[in-house]
Amino acid sequence: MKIAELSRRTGAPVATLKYYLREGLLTPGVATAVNQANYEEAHVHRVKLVRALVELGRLSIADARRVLEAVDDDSLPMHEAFGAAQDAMVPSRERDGPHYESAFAEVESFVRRHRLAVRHDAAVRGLLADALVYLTEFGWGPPGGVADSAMFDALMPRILADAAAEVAFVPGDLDRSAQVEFSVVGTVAFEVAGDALRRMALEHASKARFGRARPKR
Amino acid sequence: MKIAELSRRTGAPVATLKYYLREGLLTPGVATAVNQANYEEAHVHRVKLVRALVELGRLSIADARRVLEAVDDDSLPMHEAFGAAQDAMVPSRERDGPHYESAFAEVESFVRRHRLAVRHDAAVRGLLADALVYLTEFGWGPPGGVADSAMFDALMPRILADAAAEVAFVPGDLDRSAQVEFSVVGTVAFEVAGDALRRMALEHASKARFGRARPKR
DNA sequence: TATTATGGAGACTGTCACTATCCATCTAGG
DNA sequence: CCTAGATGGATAGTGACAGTCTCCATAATA
Repeated sequence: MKIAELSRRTGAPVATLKYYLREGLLTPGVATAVNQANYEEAHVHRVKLVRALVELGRLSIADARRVLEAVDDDSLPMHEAFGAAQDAMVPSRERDGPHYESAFAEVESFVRRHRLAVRHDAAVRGLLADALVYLTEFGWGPPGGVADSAMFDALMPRILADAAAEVAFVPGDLDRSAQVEFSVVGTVAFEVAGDALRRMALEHASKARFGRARPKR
Repeated sequence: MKIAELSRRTGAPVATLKYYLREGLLTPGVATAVNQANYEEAHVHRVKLVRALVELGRLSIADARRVLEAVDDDSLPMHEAFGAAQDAMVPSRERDGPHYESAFAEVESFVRRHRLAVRHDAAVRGLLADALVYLTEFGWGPPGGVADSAMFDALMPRILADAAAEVAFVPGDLDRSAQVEFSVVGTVAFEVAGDALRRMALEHASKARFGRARPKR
């Protein structure tokens, strides 16, 4: 198919597709002439993946490219590729100062306590550290350390079970790159879904606790 | 305190504080002269809140302001303010087309099934719809509808319990605006924390399933 | 008194994710 | 065969965003 149809099929403007091509998010179509190229079904799929990462996952174009590189690099075994993709999905930010030092220590102790197979340099640790820094700052949880309390410990078995189910859902008969892609989409989409469910539950709970306040004055 | 100390205490550059002042995220200090104003502890706290929303919650300045308006508007009872703040925390995006139509229908059916007290126009519905659109697109879950399957139903009781616990944790002896603020920080921080824990669990599960692949070739 | 800092206003910057414009080909409809 | 319209490729431009920078008249401080 030509670029106009790729555009129609994906809903992305032609100019945007050209931008993705330039940025290396999309492999060029098979050139049939100096100004003609052929795009395949795989391109349609790839564009949708990019949209999922960028729109739903709110990744920057640069981070999305890192994810795609992990998807495409056949020299990486599945699990490594998954890790690389996960790292790319954590927004980079400065994390230093004493607050972060102790937050990272808390993260480490949490990981050990639960015997989690999480790389020592996994970017996701920074994400948890972010949350701990602010939770401590605002008085959520005991001053002794949020993650060292039972607060998160109680959640972990369920979270582990859910994650195992999610990983188990990845079809075993796909090739490696399709599996990575599947996992990546699952990660962002279930994250958004989980956040949404949680926020709905919060509204529900808020109504139960606070909804009966005097209507105005 | 003067602005330099406010800057020191919060870690935000003076220029940034002035920007927040201009944007109405920060109330002006009490002016003691044409070029002198006094900032209080409350300002320190407010700046930290802004940083939590913007850095941790990844809200735009405009959305953060909407949250703060809900925090500050004393005419709004607690629960309404919470709802307004929640709405402000959902990134706005176009959501139309047939995909979204059916996704919103799924959301509605989910809300009814669980008898959730979620406003009909709550922005969070759009967030769940986003996730459903992409999950359907990528083949996660049954074609009959992701949210109509048992997939999310099974999660909901636990999510509701966690949310109730979180809401219960908000101190009852704070004034309304402090309660709203507390809830808002809890929402973003626990969300990030939960996402981080989930991603760690995914890495753990990925290693369990895929980690034993042949090392290279 | 001589620095240094401040509040306030406006202009400016860098990044980002696109969009728009050109142009030398191609391709398809008549 | 001829021509209006599409295409790829490259370059330039756009608008939103979140700050930063510069001024300057005035205050505080050493």
